[in-house]
Amino acid sequence: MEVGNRGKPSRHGERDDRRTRIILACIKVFSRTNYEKATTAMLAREAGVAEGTIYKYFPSKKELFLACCRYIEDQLLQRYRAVYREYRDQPLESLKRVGQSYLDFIRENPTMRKFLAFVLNNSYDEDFLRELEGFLTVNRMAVEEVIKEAQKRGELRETIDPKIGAWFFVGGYFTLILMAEMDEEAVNDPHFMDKYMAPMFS
Amino acid sequence: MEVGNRGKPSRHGERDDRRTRIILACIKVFSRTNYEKATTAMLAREAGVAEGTIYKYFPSKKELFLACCRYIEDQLLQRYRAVYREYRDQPLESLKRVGQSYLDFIRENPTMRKFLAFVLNNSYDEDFLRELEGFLTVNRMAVEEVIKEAQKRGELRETIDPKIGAWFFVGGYFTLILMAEMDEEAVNDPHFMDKYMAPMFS
DNA sequence: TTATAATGAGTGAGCACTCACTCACAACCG
DNA sequence: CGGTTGTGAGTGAGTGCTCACTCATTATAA
Repeated sequence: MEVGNRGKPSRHGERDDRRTRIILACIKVFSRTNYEKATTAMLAREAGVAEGTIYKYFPSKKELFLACCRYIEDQLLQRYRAVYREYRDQPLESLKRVGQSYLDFIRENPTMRKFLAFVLNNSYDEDFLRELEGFLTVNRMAVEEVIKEAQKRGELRETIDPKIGAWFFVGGYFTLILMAEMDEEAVNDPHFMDKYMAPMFS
Repeated sequence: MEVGNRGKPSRHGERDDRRTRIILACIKVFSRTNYEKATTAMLAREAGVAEGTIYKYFPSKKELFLACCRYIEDQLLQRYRAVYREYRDQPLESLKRVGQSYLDFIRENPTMRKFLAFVLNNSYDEDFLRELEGFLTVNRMAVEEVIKEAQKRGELRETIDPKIGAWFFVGGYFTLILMAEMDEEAVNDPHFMDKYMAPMFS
């Protein structure tokens, strides 16, 4: 129940902190069950607030869920952007690193992984689907550009169609989640990412 | 509402027919919405029977859903087995054909595709997850054997790890669904499957 | 007529969301 | 400084509705 406001009242950002705390708690709940089965009562309990409070921060359960999606997407996009920036002049390497970075993320955050797997599925709600499409498109376009660049520099076979290669790469995110869920051993092999990328790059 | 029994009462198999008709109708419904949102009332209406009747054929909504899963899995496995048999002595070609066969299936049956996409997601129900795992494992093992065989015959690079290659291949089913949903044009290209397989095989 | 199948109104549990109320605290006042 | 008042985040019992499943009744087949 969290007796509030030990320390200085930081006044500003106070509200945002709490919002984020609610989001993090709800990601846990959504990854344990699923959107429909996660009741607002459960969400509130995990966040340590009353049901009413949730509605002070989010207009509806759906919007709360989308806020959770966006939180994770932001985390991922930040990582990706950092990688692309660092390896700007080694396109092929940057792809491998992005893949590795994604794998690290889902291995280190099983909760987020379960949540993601869930998002990938619940695409039969219009709003959830839009969210997913947006995220995948951003990723695909970036990868497509990198593939073209890699081919221009002769680092990658010309037989690979950039657009389809990008789909392949991004669709692979789902494969990685499946593997992490169903075949942990394989994923923990330190050379896993090399082997995984072999069809594409070797 | 379907005024029943025009034609002879085939007496035997009559019951199975009706069961299958219910399954087919329910696949439609489940693919339009999702498991939770598909109400028993909707399922009954689409099947042209009363709610009570459904419970004469299936003990619960969940079992009905699993029956839908199994129906589609059977359809796919039948196709695959036929392909593997036909191309037994051309392992690499058989993989391409299986991929093509899957693609054809989801292109010809958008309903089943949506249903499948949904199954891939709702893996947070223990029973649904088991069903999915079973199906993927059967597929993966088959593909892994074929990859090994193809490598033995020198049709496929040795740099590809058979187990991971199989994961890649089977996980790709999901990518194909995503593409069919989000980028129909690409999928309709007559040379699509060649391009799609290029990373792996070329 | 009897046995079997089909029906759909009814039931009770569970859910998202609301709203009248509380109370810690800040701001102002004499 | 103590006292008064205003504020709004927080609360949780209550509300109206939806849904999976049942079962008494009706239709059909043998």
